[in-house]
Amino acid sequence: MVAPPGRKPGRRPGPTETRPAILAAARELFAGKGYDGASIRAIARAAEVDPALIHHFYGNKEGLFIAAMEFPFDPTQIIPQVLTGGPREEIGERLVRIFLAVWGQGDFRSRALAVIRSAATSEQGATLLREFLTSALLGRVAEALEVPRLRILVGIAQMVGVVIMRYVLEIEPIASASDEELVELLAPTLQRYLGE
Amino acid sequence: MVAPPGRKPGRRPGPTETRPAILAAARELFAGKGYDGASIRAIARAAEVDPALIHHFYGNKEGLFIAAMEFPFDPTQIIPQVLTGGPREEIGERLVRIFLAVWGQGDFRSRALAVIRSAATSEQGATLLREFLTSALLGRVAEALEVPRLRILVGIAQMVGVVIMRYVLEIEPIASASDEELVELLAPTLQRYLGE
DNA sequence: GTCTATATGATGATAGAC
DNA sequence: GTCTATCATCATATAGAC
Repeated sequence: MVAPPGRKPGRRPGPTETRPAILAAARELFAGKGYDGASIRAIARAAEVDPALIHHFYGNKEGLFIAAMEFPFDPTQIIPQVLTGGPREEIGERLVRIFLAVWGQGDFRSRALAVIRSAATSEQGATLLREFLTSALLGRVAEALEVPRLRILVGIAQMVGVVIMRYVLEIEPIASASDEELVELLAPTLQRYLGE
Repeated sequence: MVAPPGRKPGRRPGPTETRPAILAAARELFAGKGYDGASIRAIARAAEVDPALIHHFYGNKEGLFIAAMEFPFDPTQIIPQVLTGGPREEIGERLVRIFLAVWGQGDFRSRALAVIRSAATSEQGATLLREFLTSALLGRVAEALEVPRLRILVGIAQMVGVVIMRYVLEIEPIASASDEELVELLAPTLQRYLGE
């Protein structure tokens, strides 16, 4: 910062780009360190913005988190696609393929990672993830597929485990395995859990 | 604290029980909130001990964490038990059974949960878990069983996922499923990954 | 061994000037 | 919209009295 009299207060010219900048920085830091680990000040620093602005826009830290976590697409649309997008004998493969494709999108991945990291250390984070998995996922799948909930959960556990090994711990060779390799290994497992 | 003159400094009578009390409280809080989330003060409060004592005994927070995490048994003994404790066609079942039995022990579970929770939000926590999984587990198994590392990792992912659903998120019905139910579902999966 | 007192710094949040 | 200043709270860690 070498601007002689310091940056002046007051609205800056041009279209407002500071909100998206804040959200992007928030997603990155929440994804990397979880809810507690990412401080408002650090987020403000990353977005090159004053910390007070974040309070001004989003009220408090939780408001910021919620705004930053908003899903980039509707999860109620992608689930039927898996369940009824083809023959039942291929549901395992279809599920693994779509799952990996969704996680391949950076905007989804950063949000989901933030939720997972937060779930590990804060009770409200755990509740958020638990309710998503049970209501949005387990509930819907159990309703559409006549399969015991325990089988579905074990299948979800397999995919959650893969995500953690791949994106949280970044263990090789699973971190840089191709989607195709993973489909080959995982599809039969999911098929066994969810096929009739 | 109503003791009229306040509790006096100086060594208390009787055998020293404050170290184990500190370690027990540390394990409980680390397991519940991870490394960052569990403060030395909170641990001291839970152990009914002065925070300065913890520094006196263990130097700093990391020293306390290491002391509290020390494994209650030798992991290099249990792995051969799984690998060579019976016929290869039953390795999946053997693995799931022993895995669930170990996690059933509270002293193991609290330590392992603390490591998992810490891995989600701190880089050194992630390194700790990563090195355990790769060196102590993946390495040994890959050496003894002629199976591609990716297959082993996908199997580890399945079990890690189950633990997270069961003990971190506590989702029903997997949280209160019997070991036997889980063996029935998981053993064939692990057998497929690790069987020859 | 046990405790008090304190150094030092980060955090979330608010009030108010420009 | 943007910023400074500040409050209250919490953290880890240390020095030293008893």
